[in-house]
Amino acid sequence: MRPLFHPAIEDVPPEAILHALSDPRRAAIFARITKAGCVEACSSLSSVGDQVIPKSSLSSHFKVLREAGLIRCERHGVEMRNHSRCAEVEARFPGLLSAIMNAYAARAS
Amino acid sequence: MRPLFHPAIEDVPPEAILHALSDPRRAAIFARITKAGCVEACSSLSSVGDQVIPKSSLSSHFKVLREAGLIRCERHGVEMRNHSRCAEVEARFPGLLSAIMNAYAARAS
DNA sequence: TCGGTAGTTCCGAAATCCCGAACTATGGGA
DNA sequence: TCCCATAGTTCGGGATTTCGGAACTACCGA
Repeated sequence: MRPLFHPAIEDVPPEAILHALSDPRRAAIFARITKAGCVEACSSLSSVGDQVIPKSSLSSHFKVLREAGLIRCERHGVEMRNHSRCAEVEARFPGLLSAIMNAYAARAS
Repeated sequence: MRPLFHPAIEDVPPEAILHALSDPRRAAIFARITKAGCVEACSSLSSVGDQVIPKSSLSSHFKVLREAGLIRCERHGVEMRNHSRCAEVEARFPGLLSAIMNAYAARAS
């Protein structure tokens, strides 16, 4: 399989990031990847909270996050490893990601 | 005309704010209202940048911003005054709005 | 080579967005 | 009071986006 497309962080417009994280399930997926540093396999997070996500939907969520410059995906054998690009995003848009993730965390409580 | 519906800021979920501001035109409208403190009339910002926005679209953009708790709209005579609720949003989701507006400002440069 | 697991693509249904046209609301004359 | 002009909302339909099941591809181990 060809290497997946990842935009340079300078090419990512702010609206792409906001759009990607304006879906609570995508935001939850991103939070798990960021917290874990690296999540192996989509299937390991095939459910968010108590909600099951069909794998075709999951695949498109990963694509949105990837194209928004939020994660980097590499195939390792049969499974995928997803890394958060939060350091790059932080460098380009300081404070953005932490504010968004804090906002979601605030609602949860 | 009945007073418009404005949600309590505690009832606004973070995804509503992110969704509202994930459209660059809405973000630009919100930026102008926030900067000006109070913008009179939708028609005074019927164009964003060099882009003309039809008034039906403008009306729905205002509705989205209003229902996301970002602005407060009051009719004064025949025209509308729009106030930013950024202080309330800041109290609930600290740093969120400034990070988002900075992100858009960073792209513009 | 075969079988199983991991993800992607395809495609039709559902939801959402967009904007012109018609409508409603308000205030200012005459 | 009636009529007009201005400001904004609602309606309707076409275009775009999202969703998810089914079929497909990629990779590994046996």
